[in-house]
Order: sequence, then C-alpha cells, then structure tokens
Amino acid sequence: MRIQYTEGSLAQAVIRRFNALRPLSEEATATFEQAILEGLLRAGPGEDLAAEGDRVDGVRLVLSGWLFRHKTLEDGRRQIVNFVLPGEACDAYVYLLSTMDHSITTATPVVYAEIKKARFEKLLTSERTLAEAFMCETLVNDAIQREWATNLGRRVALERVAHLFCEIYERLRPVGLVDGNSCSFPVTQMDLADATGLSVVHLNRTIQELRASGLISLRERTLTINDLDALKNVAFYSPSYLQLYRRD
Amino acid sequence: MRIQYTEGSLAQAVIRRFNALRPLSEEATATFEQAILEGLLRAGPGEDLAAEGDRVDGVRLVLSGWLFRHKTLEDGRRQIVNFVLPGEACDAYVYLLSTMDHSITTATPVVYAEIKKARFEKLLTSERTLAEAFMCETLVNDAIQREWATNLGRRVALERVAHLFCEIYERLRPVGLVDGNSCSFPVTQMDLADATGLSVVHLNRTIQELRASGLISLRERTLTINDLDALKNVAFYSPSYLQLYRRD
DNA sequence: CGTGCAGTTGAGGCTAGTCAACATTAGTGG
DNA sequence: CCACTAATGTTGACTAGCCTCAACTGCACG
Repeated sequence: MRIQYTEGSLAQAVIRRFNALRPLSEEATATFEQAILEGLLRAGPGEDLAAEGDRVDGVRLVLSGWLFRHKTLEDGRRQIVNFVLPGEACDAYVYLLSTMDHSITTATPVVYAEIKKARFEKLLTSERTLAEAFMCETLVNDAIQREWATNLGRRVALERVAHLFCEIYERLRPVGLVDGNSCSFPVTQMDLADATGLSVVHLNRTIQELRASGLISLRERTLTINDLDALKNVAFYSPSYLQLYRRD
Repeated sequence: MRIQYTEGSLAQAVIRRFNALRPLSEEATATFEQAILEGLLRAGPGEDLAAEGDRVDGVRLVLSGWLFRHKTLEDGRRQIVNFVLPGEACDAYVYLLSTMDHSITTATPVVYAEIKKARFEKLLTSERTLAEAFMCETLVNDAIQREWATNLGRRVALERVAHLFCEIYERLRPVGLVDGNSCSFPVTQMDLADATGLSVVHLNRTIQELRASGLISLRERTLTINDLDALKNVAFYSPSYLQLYRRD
C-alpha cells in the first residue's frame, strides 16, 4: 500500500523484500526499480544461471520463479544448499570473488533482472539504504545457510522436511506469494531429497507421514499447511533467523 | 615477508588473512592495524562473545584462539555451524540486522579486537579495498557455510570428518598457523560431533578409523595430517570455495 | 500409443544412534 | 604433591533410522 506505484509491477517481489529488509525512500525505490526493469531477462526451467567455477559480473535479482543453489560431489551426490525465491538476489557482490563456489539452476521458468557491476556499484553509492538492504540480503542469506546446517546436522527426517516447509512458507509470505495457508511449491521430490539430505525413497515416506498426520498436503506443485503452528512444533522451528522485520 | 612491519604484531593473523582476500595498501594496513590494536580484548575458554538474540554493535576480529558458531534446538540438540579461526571476523556488518541468529562461544582463550560501528564504517569509507576485503570475508564465510551444508547432507561420517580436517587445515595455513603437516586442534570430541552432525560415540569410532588408516593422528589437541592428498581424496575435498587466493 | 519422468511400495541391509560401563586425563583443593 | 572429582575419551551390545535395490503405477507428452 505504501508503495502503491509499484503494485502490479514486475519488480514487485524485489521491492517488497528489500523494503522489508530496509525501508527504502521513494526515490531509492524508483531508481532501483528503473535499474531492474532495464535489465529484464528470462530463463526456462532447468537452466543454469551460473555454474561452479564461473565468473560473475553483475547481480541477478529474481522477479518470479524458483531456483536452487547446489553443489555436486565428484561421484554425483548432489546437495541443494538453498532455494532462491522471488525477491531474492542470486549473487550480490559475488563479482568480488574469483569464481562461483556453487551452481544456480532454475527449477521453473524464471524472470530475473541483471544489473551490471558498474551500475550496481553506482546504485549503492548513490542510495545508502539500498546498499544496506543488499548487505542485509547477504547477511540473511548467511543466517539461512546456518539454519540449513542445523537442519541437516541435527534434525531427523520428519523434522527436517517440516522445517523446510515452514521456512519456504515464511520466506514467500513477505513477498506476497502465499495464498491463505497454501503456496506454490514447484519442486520434484528428487529436488526435495537433495535439499534435505535424504534419499528420494525416504523423503517420499516422510512426506506421506506428514500428509497422514494431517499437517500438510502437497499435490500438483502446491503446498498447503493445515496447521502452521503444529508444523512449526514438529520442526522445532524458530523464525528469528529470517530477520523478516526491520530493526526498529 | 611483503608486509614485514606487521610480523610479530598481535594483529598478524588478521592482516594476513585480509591481505589474502584483497591486497591492502600499506596505508590501509596501517590504519586497520591501528584500529585493531586500540580495541584489544581477551576472553577465557567457554565464554560467549554473543548469544542468539543479542544485539551486536561492532565488529570483532579474532587475533588468536578458536571460537565456534552454534545453534541449539529447544530440546538441547546442538549444531556447531562453523568455527571462527584466527584472522577471521565474528560478525562483520551484523549490526545492520536486529539480532544474532546464533551464538558465538570461545573454545580456547581468545584475543580479539573490537571495532565499534562508527569507527568501522569510517574505516570502510576511507579505505575502499578494506571494505572490499570485509565484503569478501562475508562472502567466503557464506561459501564455507554452503560447503558445510553439503558436508552434513551428503557425506558419510568418514568423509565428513576427513573433510572438516582438510578444511580447517587449509584455513589455518594462510594465517601461518600450520607447522609442517600439523596444526593445533583445540576441540573436544563432543564439539567435533556437534560440528559434523554425529553422535560422540560414532565420531570417536570414525576418528579411530582415520587413525587406523594412517591418514591422521590427533592427540593432545594437535592434528597431524600424514597424507593430505589422500585425506582430501577420501573427503571428496575440492578447495575452491575457500577463495584463498586473490582474483588476478 | 509408446516413452520417460515422477511418485510410490516392499524387502533387506548398513550406517549411525542409544545406553551403559569403563579408562584416562585434566583440574581442584587439601 | 597427592587425593578426589569431573570431564573427556573409549569400548561393547543393541536398536533404529535411513539407504539401496527393484519393481510397479500414474501421468504428461510427443
């Protein structure tokens, strides 16, 4: 509501998310949106936006669609280390490093915006709060990564899958992508297995257990959480790490 | 050698590490070192430098000693999500967020430097490469976190422990803390278990297996890697994520 | 109407967890 | 310096959670 002029804009998800991280001035929002709309690109499902070892030369922001970050061991075992959801950045600041340490692949058709390094840096220097928002984006990403480590290291299968569902739901909420108690969940069970460190078979059984207990339903790429509090309980979910609300 | 004037300084580890991330000018090094030496603090083993939920108001840099970042579930299960080693930052930029998502506890006596937010920001604006180095520090931290997710999700116990040993060794090397093929390793097996997502009993057996195969020895808080290449092989270790060497 | 991918089911085996006892080392106070 | 205690490391026996293999179903798509 406050930023009505962006309602309906393609850049809505990004603007919303960044405003949740740091309140942006109208002017900052406008310049940012401008930069986004001038760098629009599309990718089909299953495309790599970056592969391990690549050099990156700008920032990509996801406007719609899902991607995942993943790493693969020499013998083929794959771990999805995070999802990249609408409103989030693929690779802020990564051009400072030499190469990508992981790959980023689309799970669905994706609309994204690419801002080249030079322009990105100009944006950041001219709009201080935007720089802070990008920094927060990076820090929150880091916090999510730590929570994933905890999830993979210390939660059992049921808790682990439940936790992932809670997290995704809570990450989609602030960008306006949940509808009541459901959200889109365009990921195969194989992907989910690789995200939770389980085998596909065991993941399948775990999901069935969650379904049987009435906590969720998941069909036709839609996740419905029937009782969010109960799900959070089985997941030992504690939401603070997402930093969804601004400081003060 | 190149930065001889810092040899022997308490700040050596930090200066070395940051120089490996970004080459700093002599002037930048000097101002940075100055800020460090003015903020020196000490902590005994087992002290919390920050706890989940705390607000943070500056940056802490570790000059000597080990710490770990950890999260604890409501029922007491604990995951160490990373170590903080000499030369590394505890919490760069974290003051931008509202609260800590995890705790940081010393494993040994620690000497660290605290730079308050205002001074830190002044440092960054006056020394651009230092700002970039801090950014790299954050990004590398992020990459390490992703590797930990992969480790916890997709490697079996033996590989997982081997991987951790390789990583720590490689992280200590550039700050001058390895001596031939050994390094200090001041962590209990309980901590190691919490870092690798294993039970203490199973971790103990895994270490014995690594010892029996002649790959490592670990006693009196010293890790010796008898055959680094062989250890990396069993660990499926691929080092690029540490970004130890500068771009260009 | 096949072909291939995603999801599901069953059976059996192995990795890692739990519980419990014991050994060893480190730390503490007399 | 020794005696006591607590923390750490080690071992055995048993269990359970998760993995692997393999087959089969349902569905989308050419």
